[in-house]
Order: sequence, then C-alpha cells, then structure tokens
Amino acid sequence: MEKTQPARGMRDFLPADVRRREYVIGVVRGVYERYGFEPLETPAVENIETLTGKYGEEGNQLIFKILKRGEHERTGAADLALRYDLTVPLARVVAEYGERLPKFFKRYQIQPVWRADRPARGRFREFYQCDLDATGSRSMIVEAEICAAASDVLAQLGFTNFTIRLNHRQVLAGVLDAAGVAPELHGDALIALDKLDKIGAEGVARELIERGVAGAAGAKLLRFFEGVAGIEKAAESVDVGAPGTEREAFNAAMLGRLVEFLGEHEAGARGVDELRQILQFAEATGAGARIKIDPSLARGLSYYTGAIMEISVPDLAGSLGGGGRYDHLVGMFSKQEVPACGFSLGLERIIVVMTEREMFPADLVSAAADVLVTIWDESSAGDALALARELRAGGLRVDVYPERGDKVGKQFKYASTRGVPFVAVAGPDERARGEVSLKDMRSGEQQTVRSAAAAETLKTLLKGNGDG
RNA sequence: UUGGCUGUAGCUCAACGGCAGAGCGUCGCACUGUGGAUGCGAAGACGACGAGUUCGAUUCUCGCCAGCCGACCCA
Repeated sequence: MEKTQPARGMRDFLPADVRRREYVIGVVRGVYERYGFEPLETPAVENIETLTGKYGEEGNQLIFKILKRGEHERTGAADLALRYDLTVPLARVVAEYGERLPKFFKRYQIQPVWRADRPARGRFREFYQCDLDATGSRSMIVEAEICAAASDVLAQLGFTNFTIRLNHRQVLAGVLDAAGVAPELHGDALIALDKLDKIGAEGVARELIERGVAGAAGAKLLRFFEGVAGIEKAAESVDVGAPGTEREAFNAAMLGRLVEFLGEHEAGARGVDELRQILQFAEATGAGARIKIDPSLARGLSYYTGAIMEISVPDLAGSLGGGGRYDHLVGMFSKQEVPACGFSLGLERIIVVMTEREMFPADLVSAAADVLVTIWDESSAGDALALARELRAGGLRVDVYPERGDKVGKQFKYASTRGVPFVAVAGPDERARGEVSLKDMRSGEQQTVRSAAAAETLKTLLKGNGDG
C-alpha cells in the first residue's frame, strides 16, 4: 500500500477545515477591501532568479526548487521555484506593469506560498498568506493604514490581546553603529538581539560573544537594551490614568531613549522620526492602541528598508503576521525605484490560535444541506429528483439520498447523523395527492404540504429556526 | 540542522516476551412510511516500515519513516 498522507508539511483540508478557512479569508478580504485594496493573483511558480537573493541567506535555502524538465533533468539544475512569499511576486508585477498600474497601487493577495522548512506547530511547508501592500508612496500614512487594516482584521475575528510591535531598520542600524558594532556584524548582532525576550540579557550577551560581537560594542549594546527593559517597567507603574497611558508613556520614553542613544546618527534619527509619525497617524485608527515600539524587533527578511512590524499574541511563540517597508525591492526588477510597504497575515497561525481558543462561530460547522430528499422506490426516483430540482430552484441546499433500496428509516438516520435539518418524503400517499411530507429533524414535527409550496415552507421554517 | 517523547481498529487509548482489548464511531437486527434513546449482534489491526536478539517479538535492540514537544528559524 502506498502511503496516503499528504506530503510532509502539506495538509488536506476536510470540509470543516475549509469552512473555517473560508470564514477567516472572508473577514480578511472584507477588511482589506474596505481599505481600498484590490485583489491580485500571481502564479505559484516563479523563475528561480526572481526569488533568489531577495530573502537573505536563510530564505534562499528554504526555497522549493523545481528541476529543469526534459533532457536537462539529469543535471539536477533548477530553473523554476515555488514562490516563497507574496511580496517579491508583487514587486515583480509592479516592475513589469509599471505605468499601467495606478500611481499608488494598493493590492491584497491571499494565496499559498511554499517554504522547505521543518514543519512545527503553526508552521507548514505550504501555507496561505494574506498580504496587503501599497506601492508608490513614502508616506508613513501607508504604514499607519496597513497597521490599522491588520488590526481591524484581528479585532473582527475576535482577537482582543494582540500587540503590533514596531521598529525600524534604520534605527536598528543606527543603534548598532552607535554601539560600535562593525557593519559586517550587524546581521549577527540582530539575530542575537531578536531573542532578547526569550533568552534574556545574559543569553544575548553570550550569543553576541559567540557571534564575534564582543567587548565594548556588545556591552554598550546590552546596556542600551537593559535601559529599554527599564523603560518598560517604568511605564507599567504609570498605568493609573486613562487606558493607553501606559503604552503611550512607554512609546514616548522609548523614542526619547533612541534619540539620545543615536546622537548624531543621521539615518537613525530619520528612522526615529518615521516611527514617531507612524505612532501619531495610528492614533487616529484602530491600531493606535495596539502599537508598541520594540527596538529589538529585527525580522528575517533582508529586503526591508524602513519601518518593520510584527503582530504577536501571548499564546503563540511565533507571530500572526509581519511586514514592513521595502523601498528598493521593485528596483531590483527594474530601473525604476518604487517605494513600497506591506504586511502579511499568516492564515494558518490565525486558525491555529482561533481553533484552540474556540473563537469560531458555532454555526460554521453547519450541515451540508438544508433538506434531504428521500428515495421511495425504483419507480419514484424521478419524482424525487424533480422535487429536489424544484427545491434547489427555490434557493435551498438539497441532498438527494442516492440509493433506492434503503429503507426510509435508514435515510432518516443518514440525515440525522449528517445534521441535515429537514427530510422530505414523497411516498405513494403524498404523490397521489401532489404533496410532500416535511419533517423537522430537530423538533420532530412533520407536516404535509403541496409539492409546489414545499420550497417556500422550508425556507420559512429554516428562517424561523434562526440559528442555521 | 539539533535534543526529548510517541507510533496498536476509522478515532481516543489499554494490556502483555507466548490467543490483541475497551470506549466512541461504522454496519446489521429489534423497528418491512420515520432519525436521535435503549438492547442485542457484526465487521474492522500484516501491531508505521525494515532488520536483529529469541524456541517464540506488538513487547527487547538497531535502523528508517512519520507525528508531537523544545532549540534554531519563521507566517
């Protein structure tokens, strides 16, 4: 026997799964459209050179490659690859269609991406991202709106305790420069710093040394981040005022500390200013109360150039989504530099958390049909199908019992176990009078109506029961 | 890439170096024009896969694969 499980890290979605996914996607799409974003779809497969070199060292290795076909197959060389995210394909699209797209191109894209990663909780090799990007503008209004949209999505899904962590690549670089970390070690230092919340200051110190960032630079860096932790504590004790005071105090203090630490660093100072603008704009949106400056946030993808953000919830180690500004990515595909900023929500992670917390509406797992039409015998199968047709024309979801030999009791049982709320029976008596019997499986009540009125009757009953 | 745990019926899980068990689910019957409840009965397992130790392995050992948890990384 061949194994029948899906390939590693890939999943089949049974009907209940698909319903849950479509529910979340529906909310995402609705919010994104309300922010004026337009749908885009791109191929699963890209030319391999489109993808390589865009994600950094790690990302490069996680790209699913597709071997050359035909006579070149033996060489093992790849010329195509499955897309790794939706941002790079967008950049390619923007470069390709240039002027034909609006000046400010706002698109959303909900499609699967593939990563040759090791599967884990909330992490798969094929997963959906719900991306939201705006190209053509350098304004921090874009960042604020994108944070607001992501925040609206989660709020509408029922999340109450998420945080949008916000940082800035230039600020990060500035902090490292100011601490005296050599430019070629920035990457290593960031990887270590990113773990601050997990392994603590001592852990980061150890890792910094391991990665070659030792001595004065490492110490200065850590002192800065210890100061950051102190700000957090201080802010916690100011929470007596209106809601949000703590967070505002924290963000303000954090920006102040950054300015102080960065000193004359020009790019860093500009970054801080951008963060300040984002905070200010976001105050007018639903995201305002969610954003927290986090100077240790780094993010793995190499194409970010400005603000970076990530959404986290307490009960999931990873993030629910992340994004940032990438002003040079489109330029990698064309001479024209096009600034851009975007955000990606991870559908699978949202679903993992929502499933665990039972955040899905109860009626999502509703029955496949509103009514099951039973089959009486050989000769009346045609009548049953005709009745089904009539009910369907009336807008009902209708299942026809497929086997003619089975006793009516069995057919009722089938409807019952599948949760179909109504059963229609047209035996010899009913048919002789042009009628059909309708049984409400939940109340057990049954009534006989003219066939022509069956659809209307059922619709009324379904509406009356309300929770369908 | 790395450490730990697990792998037995469709599902959840027992027991045991010597005949493989339950609950739930499925199917049948009691109930030949009516489901849910109850009772009775049935089907369903090459014990993930491969090798070794043994008179004998589901059990012990090794390998391999898969899943879960943590590290690394990420959505």
